Amino acid sequence: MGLEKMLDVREANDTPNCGRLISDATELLVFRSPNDSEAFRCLVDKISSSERRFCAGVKSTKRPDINKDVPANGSSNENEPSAVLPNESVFSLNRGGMRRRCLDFEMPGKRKKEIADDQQSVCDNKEAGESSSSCVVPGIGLHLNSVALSARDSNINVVHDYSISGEIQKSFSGSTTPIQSQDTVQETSDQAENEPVEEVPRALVFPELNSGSLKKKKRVSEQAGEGESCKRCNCKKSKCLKLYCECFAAGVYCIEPCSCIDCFNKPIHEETVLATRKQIESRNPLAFAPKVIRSADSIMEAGDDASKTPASARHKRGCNCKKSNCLKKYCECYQGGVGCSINCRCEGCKNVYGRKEGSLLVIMESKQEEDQETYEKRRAKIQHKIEVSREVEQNPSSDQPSTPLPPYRHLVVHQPFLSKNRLPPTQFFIGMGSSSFRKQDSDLTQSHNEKKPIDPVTEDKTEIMPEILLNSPIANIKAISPNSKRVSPPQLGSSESGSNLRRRGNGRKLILRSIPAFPSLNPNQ
DNA sequence: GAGTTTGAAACT
DNA sequence: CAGTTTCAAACTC
Repeated sequence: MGLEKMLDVREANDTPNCGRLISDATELLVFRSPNDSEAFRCLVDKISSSERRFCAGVKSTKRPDINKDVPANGSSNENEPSAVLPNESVFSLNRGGMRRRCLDFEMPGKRKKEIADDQQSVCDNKEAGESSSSCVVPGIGLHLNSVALSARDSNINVVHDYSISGEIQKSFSGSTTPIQSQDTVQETSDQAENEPVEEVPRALVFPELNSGSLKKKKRVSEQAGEGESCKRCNCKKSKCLKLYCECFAAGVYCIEPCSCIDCFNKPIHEETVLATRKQIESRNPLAFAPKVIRSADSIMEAGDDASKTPASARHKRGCNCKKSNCLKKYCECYQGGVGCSINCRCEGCKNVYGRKEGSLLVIMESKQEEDQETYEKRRAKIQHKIEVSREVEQNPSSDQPSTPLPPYRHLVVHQPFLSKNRLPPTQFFIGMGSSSFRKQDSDLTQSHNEKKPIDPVTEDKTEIMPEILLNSPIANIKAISPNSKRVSPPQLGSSESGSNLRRRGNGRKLILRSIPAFPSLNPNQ
């Protein structure tokens, strides 16, 4: 079933709330998108335009304003979390349309139990030596474990729709993640056209989560790393609805082995969970993004200083350790197995994975060795880009890159960190983030010593910002400094964004501006 | 297993 | 935005 069809169905089913619904769907995609940001980006674009087409004149309803602390404190009866949702009916209604097709959190109690058992089983299996990706899928977005599981449920076809788009398929082309061939996608698409959505294979829902790929599955599990694939929290006061809760923060529901008290992070409290997530994400859109960004390109995130010492990973925000010397798992960098960076505000850093010394990141030799290869590849790649850029520069008549690419091809080109212990972050924000553009500006204008509000998550992914994302509602999320306690979301709101937008159409500058990140690569420069 | 330490998250 | 409080994991004994 194609997107248009999907929207038609949605309209038919939810006409009275059509505008809101689709708008909500868009937001869902924004805030709850799983790994494949490309597909979601494309869909959002389509939905945005479809929204105008289908729902002209339909009054858009403001999203429910979730009371802060409502889930945690709003109800005296903690067993009735639904009562604390101020606008539950709307919320529920909105989600209903989406949920049916995408994220089927709501399910019969029996099914919930099955899922819980499933999770348990998966975790147990993992503990017994079997690997699985189903238990915990770190990353931004909704409770991916639920998604994966829900995908087995009948009603998910929205995501399937994403994957039938040729455009989306193209967008995958830059990914190192094995994906379905176009033929496969098309075939499945046709199949979906003729068969009930119940038949939608899970593989289509999230290729990354495709259980059919044992290899992948295993790798994902390995990526998850020790103790990461099966979160088990012990929350007592947060009701597992705050980022304190590891399960919640990881985007998974709590399961039986958790020792939490008054846990709301369960499928039965889906709406509370979602509301809370939204609230948190409204404050910090990247709150649920992986904290550790593994990418050779993260080399760029810390600016010129860091570029001198390539690293394969960075903590998104950097740590703030005072006493642990970044030598204990209190330190998020250490815990993530990555070195501290210029973004860290730690004191007395002795991180064995690479410590921060002033503005210079010192990488362990072993780490360096590992990164060297990647670095060399990057170097070659960048040099090639430089050459291409020069050609473009010398040929003003051509505003387009010499090698035309699909609209989003550049957006998710580096996923080498997939091979590490994380699934890719939802890169939806990458598109909206435009931090690369900002950075490219700031690279030229900001002091090297100054910590720059760069979001490593988005850092290396975007070379060309899709226009649609700049114009899309999701591009309006406010920026928060990464150097503050809160994570840096995309910074479109910055004063530079305007100029970035203007420059955006000119690919030349963008490409050229990415060059300084590797100042020492080319002796001729 | 209880108590302490730690730093992120949340709050003011 | 900085300071403070809350929280739960990590750690120690």
